[in-house]
Amino acid sequence: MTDEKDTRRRILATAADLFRRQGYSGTGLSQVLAAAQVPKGTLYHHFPGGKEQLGVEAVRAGGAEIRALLESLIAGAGRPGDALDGTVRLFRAALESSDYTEGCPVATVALESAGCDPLRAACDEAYRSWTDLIATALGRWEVPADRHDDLATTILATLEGALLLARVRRDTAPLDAAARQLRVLVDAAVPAGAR
Amino acid sequence: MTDEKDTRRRILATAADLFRRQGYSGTGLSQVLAAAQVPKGTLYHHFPGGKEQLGVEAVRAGGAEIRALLESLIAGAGRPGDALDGTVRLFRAALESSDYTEGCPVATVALESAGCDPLRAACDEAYRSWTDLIATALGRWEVPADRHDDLATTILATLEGALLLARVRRDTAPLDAAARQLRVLVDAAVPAGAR
DNA sequence: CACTAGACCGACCGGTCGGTCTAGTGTGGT
DNA sequence: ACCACACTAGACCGACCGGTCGGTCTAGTG
Repeated sequence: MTDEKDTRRRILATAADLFRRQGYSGTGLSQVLAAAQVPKGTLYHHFPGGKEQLGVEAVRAGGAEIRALLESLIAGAGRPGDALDGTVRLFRAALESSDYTEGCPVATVALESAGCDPLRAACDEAYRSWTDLIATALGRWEVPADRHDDLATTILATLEGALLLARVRRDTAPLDAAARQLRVLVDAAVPAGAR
Repeated sequence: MTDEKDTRRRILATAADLFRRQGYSGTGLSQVLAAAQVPKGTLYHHFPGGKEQLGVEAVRAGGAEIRALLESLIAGAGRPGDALDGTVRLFRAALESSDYTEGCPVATVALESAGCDPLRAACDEAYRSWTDLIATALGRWEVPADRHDDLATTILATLEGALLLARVRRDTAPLDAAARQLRVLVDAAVPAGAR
């Protein structure tokens, strides 16, 4: 009974983890199978679409995970800077505890997604949902409406870039530096009364 | 005489282009060879280190190319915003003319570089050189010294993230949005007298 | 107890991977 | 004329790729 849908879930979680760290092309199905302790045939029972379906669902799962994380951080934050700090703290912990292999669960796949449109679309969808979430939150914090989209996009872009730099450098310094400057930018956009 | 070192150069240029668009794992040596019109033996004559050497040199070449580009843009710019605009304009053109496959020549490889340290180190080196260049330029524009590193890192991170978002979205809007917000951030750091 | 549906299994497929090896080929030095 | 050598060339290798296949096992049903 524990294996009812557990096998499928385990395959997906393992694949998502490996894709996040090694990329889509860089991860073989046999590696996923070995790590999840699942034979080949079982994979194709649960994911008839093969590797591509696995990739799309892994990106969707990663997207949903981060979205939930952002939602709770935003809900619990009194000011934009608090939500920003919370986000950075979590990613910093992920980087450090994984020897700088776990960054954004979407970015690695995203940059390889040229030539496979379903994969690209899944990444796009994830990024859009995060951007929308951030833009809405900025509205709550009384940031002028004409800057919601620009600022939300910039916040996401800066964090994504900082995660990339931090991974390559094996140091969270770029993430911290970016967070400090983002805070300057965001605070300046919040009316003094709402700060 | 045209083929003196031309073959090697052609292999490297082809590989760099394919790595940039499809990633390291996603690009097979046979694809490089076919695109460069070069047989296999020739590749291993010029690159005895195999695919890894090709990857490292491709990243270095991409790093040098962008560094040269930044240098000339910075030298020709009166204010920080001008250099920023020039950079964004070039990347926007690259994205649009390549159907959104040509972004940063380092980023795609960088995110796959976990598990291959020479590759990771080459990416790190490229990013460091760009950051140093930007930080030095900020000094010329009289940005306070204690913000050089943070700002330079943030500018690079934001551009990298924006390029990623633009590729996935197949739209330059994220790049433009990020550029506008970066300009706000940078202009605010330049003393009014120097602006 | 016969039957069925679907989860699960792993041998096997053609193709491609990165990499090696040997056989030319053209050119410059002597 | 000769050789040495940098270079070109592609046949070839074992390993591994993503994917398919026929089949077993088990829980549920009439």
